Amino acid sequence: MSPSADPVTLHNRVLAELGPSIAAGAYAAGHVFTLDRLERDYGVSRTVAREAVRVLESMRLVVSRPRTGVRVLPREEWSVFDPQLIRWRLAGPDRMDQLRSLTGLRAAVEPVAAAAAAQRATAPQRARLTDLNRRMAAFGEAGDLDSFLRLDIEFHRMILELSGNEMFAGLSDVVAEVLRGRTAHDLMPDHPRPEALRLHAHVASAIDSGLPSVADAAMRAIVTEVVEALDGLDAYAGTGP
Amino acid sequence: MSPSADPVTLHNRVLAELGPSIAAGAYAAGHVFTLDRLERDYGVSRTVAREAVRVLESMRLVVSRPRTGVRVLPREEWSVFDPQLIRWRLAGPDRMDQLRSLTGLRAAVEPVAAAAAAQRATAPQRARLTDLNRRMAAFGEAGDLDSFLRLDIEFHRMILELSGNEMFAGLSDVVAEVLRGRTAHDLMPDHPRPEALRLHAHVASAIDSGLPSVADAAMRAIVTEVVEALDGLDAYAGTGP
DNA sequence: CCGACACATTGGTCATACGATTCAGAATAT
DNA sequence: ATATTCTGAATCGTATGACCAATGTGTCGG
Repeated sequence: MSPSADPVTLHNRVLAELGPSIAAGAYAAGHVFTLDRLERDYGVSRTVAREAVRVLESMRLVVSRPRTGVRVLPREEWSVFDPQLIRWRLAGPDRMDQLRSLTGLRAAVEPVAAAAAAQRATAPQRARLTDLNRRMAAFGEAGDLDSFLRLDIEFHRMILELSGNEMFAGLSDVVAEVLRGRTAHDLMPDHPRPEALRLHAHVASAIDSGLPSVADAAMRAIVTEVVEALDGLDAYAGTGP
Repeated sequence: MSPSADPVTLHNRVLAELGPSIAAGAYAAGHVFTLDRLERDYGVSRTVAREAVRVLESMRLVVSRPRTGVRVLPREEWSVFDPQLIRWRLAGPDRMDQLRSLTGLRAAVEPVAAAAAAQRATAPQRARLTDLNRRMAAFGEAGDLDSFLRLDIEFHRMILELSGNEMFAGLSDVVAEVLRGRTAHDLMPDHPRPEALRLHAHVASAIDSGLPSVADAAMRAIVTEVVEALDGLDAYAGTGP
């Protein structure tokens, strides 16, 4: 389905095991690996171990220094916008914190993006968005969560891209991970809430009509609802005192 | 000065040449390198060439496939939030587009972060921010642009961190790059504009007083001013028709 | 004209060796 | 006893050469 899936190479395999462990906090900041250790643990050659480490280093999960080894960096150093790292963390124990942070980001960006889209979208783009919304609603009402998710992702992606801001567009993978993460980890009801469907329709309609402030408000309502849903879960499975 | 500067290794050297070229668009999407070619061009071994490619691949600038080679990906695929990629692009010909996108992102995020900071900051944090602002203003009035820049970066970083949202905090390096980029590429006046200094003081004061909506508005004014400054430069060196 | 098969090209992986760096601890001088 | 210098081990950094696996290309036969 994905246009360019990562090839299943050995270093990707190592990365797929080592990355999530570190992201999950299995090794405290300051913990040190040696390459030799990684070679033996994963049964790979120095070449492969080094390439995996090199990628982890580029996301600032670790630093590699002679005589010291490969040291795990504190969380604050991590490149938290790396989609791969986000995926790893959403699969791990910080899932809820991660979702909360990401939702805060969405709340800041998506309304602005929707407003920009309402100003810039061309006629065929508006039509496509409207149609997308219509099909999305149909799947939502039918309770086909998988198809709904697929179109929901596409809906948000399209708006972020229509904003004309490359950085906003660059968040579409992040938003997709969040939406996917919510469904994959059973944080979604059986049917999307009707209120949410209506709000999505409002966004599509506002963009179609070229009303930036309405698009902003409707999108803001969507993400606000998500924030509240997360807080609700918190009260339910509270980690607090 | 930097707590953990990247070591000057051979693969970092290759990366520092190859990365900016690709980021600058010197190779069209679809252009193909071979590892052999890279080895000869940079006079390095396969090991080193591969590691550089692996990092470029992790930022989705290229994909590497057997029998094909290392193919440059279209811009839309790039991990535009990677601080290293941002630095490369700010040094290249897309500088203005890049600054515009990044400023749009700042405009969406920083006001929200300032509001959150006004709600959450502890007393000593508020004091430190106020002091930071005072010293910043002094350097600004004295026309010491380097010191001003350093504190300006720290000011914005502190607010993003005080927001309590990890993703916002993760943007502090990006914002730092933007601020540094503006100064390094002569997009700043000799003295910071007094209006800008006043607005920064308002932000600090609003956070100190625990007034989220005031902090939001003042920060919004700061970034709005930056947006307008950029548009002004556009009119000046217009690329349009 | 079309399809099947052999071949050449290219990245992926491995094993090994040596160099460069740096931290630790011993040896030495004060 | 303390400070300083030096020696050495540990570890990453880099290079080399070889082989494997996958895949596009071109040829040959129908």
